[in-house]
Amino acid sequence: MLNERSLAVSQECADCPIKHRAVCARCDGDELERLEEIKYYRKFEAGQTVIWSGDRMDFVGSVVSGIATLTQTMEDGRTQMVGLLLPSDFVGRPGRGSAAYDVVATTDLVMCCFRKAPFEVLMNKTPHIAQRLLEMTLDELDAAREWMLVLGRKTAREKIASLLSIIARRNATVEASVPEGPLVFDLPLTREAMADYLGLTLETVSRQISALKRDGVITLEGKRHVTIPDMARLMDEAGDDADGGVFA
Amino acid sequence: MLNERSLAVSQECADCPIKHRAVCARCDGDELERLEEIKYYRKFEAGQTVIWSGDRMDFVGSVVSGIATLTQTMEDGRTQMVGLLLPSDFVGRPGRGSAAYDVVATTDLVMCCFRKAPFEVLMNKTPHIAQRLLEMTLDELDAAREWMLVLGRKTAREKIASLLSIIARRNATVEASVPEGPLVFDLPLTREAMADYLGLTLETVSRQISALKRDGVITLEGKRHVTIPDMARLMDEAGDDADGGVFA
DNA sequence: GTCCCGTGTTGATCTGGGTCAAGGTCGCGC
DNA sequence: GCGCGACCTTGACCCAGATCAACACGGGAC
Repeated sequence: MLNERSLAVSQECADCPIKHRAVCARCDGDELERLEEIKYYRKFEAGQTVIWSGDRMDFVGSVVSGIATLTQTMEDGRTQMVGLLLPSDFVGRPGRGSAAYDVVATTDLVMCCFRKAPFEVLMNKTPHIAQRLLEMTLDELDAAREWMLVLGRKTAREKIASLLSIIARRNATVEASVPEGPLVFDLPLTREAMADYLGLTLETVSRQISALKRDGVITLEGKRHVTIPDMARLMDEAGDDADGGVFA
Repeated sequence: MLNERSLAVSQECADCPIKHRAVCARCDGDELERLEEIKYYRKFEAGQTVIWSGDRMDFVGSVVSGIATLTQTMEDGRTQMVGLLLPSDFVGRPGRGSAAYDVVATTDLVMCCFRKAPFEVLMNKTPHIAQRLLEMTLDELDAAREWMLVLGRKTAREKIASLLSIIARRNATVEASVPEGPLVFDLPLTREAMADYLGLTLETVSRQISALKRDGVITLEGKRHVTIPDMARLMDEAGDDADGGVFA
């Protein structure tokens, strides 16, 4: 998740990202057909839990539209988000029996799923599927480690800027199609969810967003609609160098 | 790294963990021989840098003996350790050209390496290598996400307890071979390195270790030799439930 | 309409861990 | 032996962010 590398969903198979991302590029028609046979869609409403940590997980799949979060919770209720699933991101643990995190839809969500057992059979017979999954998993590992730096060493303001910068890169439409122009997007998360991602409290998130607004780093319409007039400025606030670490 | 799953190095191929971990179990003699051909060893002294972030990385491999760290550094010098490489852990990014992190030996270190290009050729021809690497990468992803919870939501004391608990699980010898008995090991990291792993300062690390000692959770001989009289107590201090999250 | 309730903002105060500073211990080179 | 540098500990003080609390906004049910 959260990588340029896993961004593109090509027009011709936008309805089924996994087909494109894991397979298309290197699969022949026969393999695609077999994938097609075990494919199905699942829909969730905003707030619905896709799967609980520890539950048997008998599918893998990827997000077609909407947003989901991966979270871990301690017994006393402290929670940490460990991943954000945006369209085209993959969920699933080939070779594992059960989910390791809670997966929750934060908006209405459509996923393209494959039943796990036949998917694994197919994977074992089709080397480029395993290779593609390895690439995707390495991307996620990079993103997770990048996030460890955010959690361990950045200030609250830098954390917020880092999160906005990641969401902007994945979600934004460029205003008036001007490259380098202002980026505009809607925040897909509540202040509380942002706090859980960043290891902060929701009050601190709110205060820091207000501060970034006051300082002209971002503009807000309502509580969710964000404009970033100067992406380089935002990335500077995030403490990234201008090419943005793993996202370069 | 840091997973039970990647623990075992069998006696018969202790000289070459990758052979065992990535391949042995499912490879035939022919495949093993081809791996053997592209295998070589590298030695590093304590403090030496194995590779700098961004450098071309033309090998993959695994740690035979000694300890190395993966770290990320911001331009202003703040650093975050994102991984700890213990014997049998794998390093390398099949499909990637350059290192994403600084890799530094913190003790004398021996690695068993494979040249990347021929390794990838072999991987493409040998499905179970790619599958094994996928499993290992998923383990690392789990460990990285577990660590996000530590960094984002745990207190300094819990962080220290979490780190001790992980090192104990990987490194400890059981005192007098009594199962459930006290665990004994040497800390392979300076206080500063621990701080970098935990997102703390070295002073806080020192204070919290003193506090755990004062409270009888650990015993220290000198500055590095640790005894854990009651592992369950330590894990309780770490905020893990008794079976220890992803390490269960 | 109005009564909720989920969401977000802002203020006042507290505190865990950072920062700065002073020593202590040990091992190594000479 | 002595001096030096790497590593560690402890104390005093400070501040970023947590906590507690009050209130504002807006949309849906009725």
